[in-house]
Amino acid sequence: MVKTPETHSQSTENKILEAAKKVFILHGLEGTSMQQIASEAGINKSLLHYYFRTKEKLFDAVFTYAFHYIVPQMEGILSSDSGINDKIERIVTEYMDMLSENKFIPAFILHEINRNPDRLYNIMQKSGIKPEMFVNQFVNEIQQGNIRPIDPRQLIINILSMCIFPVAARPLIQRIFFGNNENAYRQFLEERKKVVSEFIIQSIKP
Amino acid sequence: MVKTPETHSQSTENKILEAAKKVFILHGLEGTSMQQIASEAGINKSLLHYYFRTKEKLFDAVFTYAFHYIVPQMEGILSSDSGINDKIERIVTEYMDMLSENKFIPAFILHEINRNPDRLYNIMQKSGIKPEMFVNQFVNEIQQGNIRPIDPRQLIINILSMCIFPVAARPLIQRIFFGNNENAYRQFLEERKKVVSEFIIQSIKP
DNA sequence: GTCTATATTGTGATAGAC
DNA sequence: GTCTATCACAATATAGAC
Repeated sequence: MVKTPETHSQSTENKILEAAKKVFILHGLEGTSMQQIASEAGINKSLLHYYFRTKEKLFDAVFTYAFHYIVPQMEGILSSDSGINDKIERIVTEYMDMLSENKFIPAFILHEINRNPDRLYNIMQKSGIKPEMFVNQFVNEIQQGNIRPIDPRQLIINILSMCIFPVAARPLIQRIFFGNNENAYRQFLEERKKVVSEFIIQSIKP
Repeated sequence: MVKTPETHSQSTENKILEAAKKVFILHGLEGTSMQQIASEAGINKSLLHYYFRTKEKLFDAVFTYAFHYIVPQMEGILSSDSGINDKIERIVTEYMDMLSENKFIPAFILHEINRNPDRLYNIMQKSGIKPEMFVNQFVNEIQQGNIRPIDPRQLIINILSMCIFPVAARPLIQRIFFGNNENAYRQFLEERKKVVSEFIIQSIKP
């Protein structure tokens, strides 16, 4: 994105990216101004255009970054040689931990993919996501009789749903069920890791 | 919102609201301009301010409307005297049908509650949502031994997650699993009503 | 590379004629 | 009630000095 010599400009480009992540993910593309990002980065507005020609291009960089958070890296775990129950538990635990640490990313991504699906098209071209990666692993488990027959896509979405939704809808759930108590909800999500694992495991028993 | 005589102005206020729903739910508060809404309604920009003083107030009306779509009306079903399995199936089916017909509302709400939780606070004050309504019904079922012991809040969120998420994340899932085929995804959601019901039922067996 | 200054367009909102 | 005209300001983006 920047020319080759770069005295200490790598640092500046990085400051911009970090600031842009922070602000874009909180307020979305349309809810964010270049001035906000510049202020957050402690630099001038014009510099943003110097490094990333347009607001749209800067946003693309942030979106790409955030996107990889909601497409989980299940493959390593699934292709290991543990039992299916252990695999489920590891996936759910690691995924929910990651989401909890980036709690604004789910709603951010969900909003932007509905607002502009074309951006999704472009980004998925580049990142070589192969749905078979996920699906085949579950097909194997079914063929070996480890889990009962089920559309693997439905199962995958069940898992993702129960991990992602409570983070994306946090402000609502936290208020309805926990009187807006931040810590109570954090603990609820902590317990939920076990709940979701058992829930999934129970539901796929042959 | 409008004075009492109103020649045929009721119709105008309604045209505005319908247009505002359409545009706000698609593009969000910040992604929508008053001009867009006026054009959609086929009227002048100033009229919007005449009926709803500010953009914020017009948005509040739309948000309130949309909000009632994602807080489901479980109570009638839960307090009926059917078996728990029938109740689950009815809730899931009716809720997913409603969401499918309003497929942009879930992501819209999820975005706006994260962007401005205070709005949620105000609206929930007015709409008398009592979490106990939902929770108590499940507590009853547990006490009668119809379902195994579980935190009712976790169970409720499991149900909501699996119904709402596949609608909110539709553009992403549709592209990954269905080559962006709209009809294929519609059918997938149709089958999913049965899948989710069975999934829940299986997981709560005592 | 980084800044200031500026161009240009679009925004929410109001005033006032009819 | 509905319109036109207009205000005050904020937005993205560029030009040009250093």
